[in-house]
This record gives sequence, structure tokens and C-alpha cells, in this order.
Amino acid sequence: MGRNRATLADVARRAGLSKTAASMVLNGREGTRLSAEAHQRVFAAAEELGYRPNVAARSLRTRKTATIAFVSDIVATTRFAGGLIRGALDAARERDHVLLITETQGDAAFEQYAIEAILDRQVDGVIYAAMATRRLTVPKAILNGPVVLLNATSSEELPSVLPDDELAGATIAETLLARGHRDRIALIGRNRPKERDPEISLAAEARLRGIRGTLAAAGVALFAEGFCTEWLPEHGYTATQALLGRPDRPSAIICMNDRLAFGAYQALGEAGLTIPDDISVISFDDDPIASWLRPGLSTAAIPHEQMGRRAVELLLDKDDSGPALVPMPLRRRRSVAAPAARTPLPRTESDSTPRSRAKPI
Amino acid sequence: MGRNRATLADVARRAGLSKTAASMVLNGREGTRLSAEAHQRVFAAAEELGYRPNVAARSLRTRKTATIAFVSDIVATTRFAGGLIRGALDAARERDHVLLITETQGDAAFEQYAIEAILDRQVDGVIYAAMATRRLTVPKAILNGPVVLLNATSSEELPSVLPDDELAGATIAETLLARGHRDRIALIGRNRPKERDPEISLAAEARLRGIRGTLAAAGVALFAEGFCTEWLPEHGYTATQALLGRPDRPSAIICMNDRLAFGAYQALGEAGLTIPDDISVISFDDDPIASWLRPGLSTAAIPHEQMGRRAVELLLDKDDSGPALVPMPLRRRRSVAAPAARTPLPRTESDSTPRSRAKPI
DNA sequence: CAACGTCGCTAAACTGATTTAGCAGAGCAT
DNA sequence: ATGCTCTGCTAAATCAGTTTAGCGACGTTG
Repeated sequence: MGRNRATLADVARRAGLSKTAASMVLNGREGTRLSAEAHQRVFAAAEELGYRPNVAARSLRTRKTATIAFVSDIVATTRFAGGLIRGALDAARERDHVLLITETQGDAAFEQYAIEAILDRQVDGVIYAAMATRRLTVPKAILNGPVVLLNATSSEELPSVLPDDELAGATIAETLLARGHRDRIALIGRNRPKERDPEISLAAEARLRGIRGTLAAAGVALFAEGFCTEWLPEHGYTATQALLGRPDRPSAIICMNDRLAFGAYQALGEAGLTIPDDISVISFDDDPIASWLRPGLSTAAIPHEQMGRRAVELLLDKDDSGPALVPMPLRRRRSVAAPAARTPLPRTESDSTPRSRAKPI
Repeated sequence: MGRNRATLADVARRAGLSKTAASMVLNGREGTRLSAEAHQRVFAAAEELGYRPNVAARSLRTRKTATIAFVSDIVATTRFAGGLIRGALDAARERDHVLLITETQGDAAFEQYAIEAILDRQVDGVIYAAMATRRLTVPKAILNGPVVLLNATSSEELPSVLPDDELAGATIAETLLARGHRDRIALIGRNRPKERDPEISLAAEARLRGIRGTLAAAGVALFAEGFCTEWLPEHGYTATQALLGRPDRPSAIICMNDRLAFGAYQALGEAGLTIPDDISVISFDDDPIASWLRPGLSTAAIPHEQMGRRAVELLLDKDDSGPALVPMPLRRRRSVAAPAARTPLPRTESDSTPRSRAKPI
């Protein structure tokens, strides 16, 4: 791997100058008094030899490696990681940096290993990422250098990039209100630990706050709230079934994430209800399934790529201390419609009777 | 990042020995005649100072970095990447190596950048990964060092790790045969380019070969084959609808991947058919949705984690030239059952009539 | 008793860059 | 003629390790 590469000494020799001169020219140092001709000769020589500096040698001297560490709990191996890494990768490349990826898997020994590996390699900075938006504790060992938290916050006042879940909640509530939903908006995915413990999730509480705040501003309260022990399809399924067992039916269901929404689709389908004609569904995340469902699920996307990008920007662009709350764009698909024109009308037989052919999913 | 770390010179001084001695002891060099006592003193000193070698300095001299590059087309940012990276990460850690991740996005300029970054950093080896199992061309620049292909092959005779799609196809066919399916096994996901062009996919052809071979050995041929332009849910959906429009109905559907299967579930659900009572469904990949579907989808899992692991083993374990075809375990869920007892019986009315409540999904 | 071998260890070179300190020569003023 | 500044450039130190070559003391052998 990389034998016989031209060294700086080779370039200098060919240009008929010293290593010092070559180094200064190639690094574009200001204030050197090297002649224009010397510049030309060095550039030409470097070009001809295909010179590329040896990173190890350079960083030995400068303590810079043009490498940033991407440390995560388990994010690197989940589908959520994709965008995060891609965004970071792109932004890093634009700044001529490279990404070293490690995973702690929430294991102290692994974390220790990851940190040592990082320190040994003198990375220029660390992106510390969490799979679920949450508060975490950053190991002290990496606090000597620049650190940016991704999808997480900590008590250390570190720069941190987060999705704007509260705004997304508001947007979702507004979307339903705008379509005419008011008194029969249900929500599934309430979950005490997620809402209360910031070490588990910051998203749940923020989403809820956004939803409630907006509804309240319109003088509306949630029609029903379904609790779920986890945010998985099966829980969305049972929560939705419970919802449908009530005497009155919601006109719209807000799901705390797309996997719950998937479960809701399943339950609605089995109940013979059509989305969005009978019930609208809207959600958070923009998981790939959201576009695979029939009808497509409207959902506030977690802007993974932007977030990864932003993390690198905050880490590397020294004067950048811009906003780190990244907006979550609403992907409008077909799962939201106006409520069936019956809120003011008496309910008819057929409304509560499952149709013979289930449409959704 | 990493100021005031103890250096080898510090350790040597504290042990009252030379840098040479310290270096040799810490690297466990055989054949040095350093006394047992000298060994002890060095180890003690290193321990007390919390000494960790500077990787840049070491690799400057040795040209080894304990870093391996994970280069992919777009694999690093898809859900398929997770396991691949995790497996590689784990195996790398066990061997005290670290992963540098880059992505070419299929773009020549990006690939060039990635290669230079890798060469500049003198990585010890390269894992070149593809998102879809396929044949590709490895840039010559990295052929100077060790390279392992992951989920890909090339014409260069490089070691390459692949899932055993043909065996998986055979397993799936066997599973259906064992349940009693014979003459009404349909398949969806035929796709000429995928099957014919190894630069697009190696999986399609291998899976098909496995399925056909096994069925043929049992004296059976596929009952119907549905073509799809892509392997996405919508294509599975239409292919399944087409299948259901035929005069006779299949007893089982093999889907070339889980996303197609998801589309099949949707179509079957809408048609009022129950999985697996009316029709069994089986598939490839073990995408997360496979376990979210109702009933759970039986599918041959792509062993991402094993594959990533295997790639690192082949790269780093010099004497390892073991098999690089990784078996795809069948995840048995509830989507496969014996065919409805009607193959030998005359068909009844109800068999072709959708039920009033759709169960699947 | 000199030559030789082994033992236990070290000085110094080396890797490939950056950076500090400073030198030779030209031009100018005194 | 001397001193000064400025210009254009370079020698050598430095970063933190690994590796080569070899040194002094001691014991053995002919």
C-alpha cells in the first residue's frame, strides 16, 4: 500500500530548492519571500511526481490528522445511521477530512477501546452520536479536543445537533387542523419513560409539546391518547385496536413514529377502514416504509443527512455557531385528508361497519 | 486532543533504560537479550505513565497504521450497511484495528478522492463493498495492498465475501416442498437485467438457480413467474395482483426480496386473502419489515454481520483463505403453511371469493 | 594470556513532514 | 568604507516511534 511515493525531498530536489522552500510553497504559506519562479518550479515538480504528502509524517509534526472520529452508541449500524453518516461523510470530504467510525454499543469496555483508538490516532475532533435523540454523558477523555454531539445533548454545554421535534409536532398538528380535523384527533405512542427520561429520549416529549401547544392554541385537546410500551409496529397495532374499540371513532391518528403508524395501518386494514377516507394517519421519522405503505404515509422526516452535515460544520468551521436545531420537513403523502363529513352529522350504520374489502396498507 | 501524553522516551527514562530497550520490550520482540528485570521495569513504567504509543510516529516508520479502509459505492448509507459495518467493526476491534469509512457514491471524482485519502493515510488494507451483490471493477491504485471485496466480485481474482444466494434459493424451495407445496409455487421478481448483468446483481441469478434446481430435482417447475422492473413494494404489489388475476391461484409465492413480499402482502390483503392459510409467502433478505408484517414473513436472511466480519478476517488473518460464501439462514416465521387442502379436490366457490375481512399484513 | 563468544544493553540513524533560526548577497544611507 | 535593511533562500531541529549496528564486560577456550 503506497510504496515508492514521491516525498517532499524528491519534489525539492527536482525543483532545485530546499525541503523548506517546497514545504512552504505547497502549504501556501503567506509571508515567505520565495520568488514567483520558485513557486512555479515547486508546483511543477509536485505535479510531475504526483506528490502527495504523507499524512503520518505531517501529523506527527503538526498534531493534525484531517481525520474526525464518528463515535456512536449503536447508531452506526442501524438504518437511522445511514443519513447521519452520509451527511457527515459529505461535509467531511468537502473539508478534506475523513471519518473514523467506531461504536460503543453502550458497552463501557468498548467505549474505552474506542476512545483509546481515537486518542492514539490524534483525531482532530469527535462527533459523538446517539441512535435515539437523548441526553448522554460524554467520556471525559475526549473533552480535551473539539466534540460535537449528534442527536444528543449532555450536561457539558457542548455544541449539539438535534432535530426540531417540537416544531415538527406543531407542523403535524397544524396540518391536521388545516384539513379540518378538530375534536377527534387521537395520538398513539404515549410512553412515560420516553417522555420523562431525557436519557432515553428527548424526542417524545418535544413532539408531544409541539402537538399539544398547537392544538391548544386552536382551542382543541387530543381526543384520545394511546400508550405504548415501545414504538414498534405491534404496539401501534394494539393501540389502534384499542382506539377503535371506543364508542366514538377518531378522524385522525397521530403516531409518534412510523413504525407505530405501520401497526396502525395494519389494525385499520383489518378493521376494514380506509386511509385517509375513514381515518387520516400522520407520523414522525420518514422511515423507508412510510413511502412503501398504501397510501403513502405523511410524516415529518428526521433530517439525518442535514444533521450529519451540520455536526461536521460545527466541528470544523471554527466561526460557525449557528443553529443546531435542524428542521424536520413534512413529507406530504396520501394518508391525510379532510375528515369524513360527519362530525356535525348523525352517525350512520355503515360508518361503524367494516367494509368488505380492506384498502389500506 | 491528546496533549501531554507520555512518550516512549518518558517510559524509558522512568525505567532507567534506553528507548530501544523500552520499544523492544513493549513490542514483545523475541530474541532480544533484555533481562527479566528490565522487562518488569518497562512494563511498570508504561503502566504508571499510562503510556500509549503515538500511532502517527509508529506508522511513519513501520508503514502500518492499524487502520483499514471500508470503501463502498453507497452501502455505507443504506440500511443494508448496518450489519456489514457492525461485523467489520467488531472483527477489526478484536484485531486492534480501526475502520476508516468512505463512500464513492458511484461517482468517479469521489472515488478518486476516497482512494487518495486512503493512500495518503497508508491504511493496512481495503474492504471494497457494494450495496447490491454484484461484479465490479476495482481501481488499480489500491491493488498494491491487500483488498477484500465485500458483497462483490471482480475480474481480478481478489478474495471476496458473498452471501450464498443459490443455497438460500434451494432452502426456500425445499421449505415449500417440505410443507407440501408442489405444482402451484409462483415466483415474483424476475428481472432480466438483474439476472443477466453481473454488474447489476449476482443475487438474482443465483437465487433463481437455487430455486429452480431444487424444484427440478423434485420434478416440479414454477407455476408462474412475475416480472418486476424493480424490487420495490409497488412492483411486488402489481406482480401479485397480476398473479391473482389468473384463472388458477398459486399456493405459495416466492418473492425475490422482502420489499416485493411487502407489496405482495398488500395485494393479498386487498384481495381478502389470508397468509398463510390461503397463500404462503416466502422471501429473501430479512429486511426489518419482515418481522413487522402480520404474519411475520419467513425469509432467508442476508448475513450482513457475518459478511462484514468475514471480510476483515480475510483481510487481516494472513493464513485464512477459508470459504467466503456465507450461508443465509432462513428465518422461519408464520407466513408459510401447508397449502389449503384443495389441490387434489375440486375447487369450491368460496376459494376464489375474497373474504370480508382481510387478515394479512 | 590472547582470542573469541555471549550477554545485556545503547547510540544513532531513520521515517517524512513542519518550523525555527539564520545566512549570503544586494541595495542604500551615512 | 561601514553599517543597515531587505530579499530569497536553507540548515538543522523537531515530532515519537522503530531498527541497525555495535559496545563494554564477562566467561570460556586454546
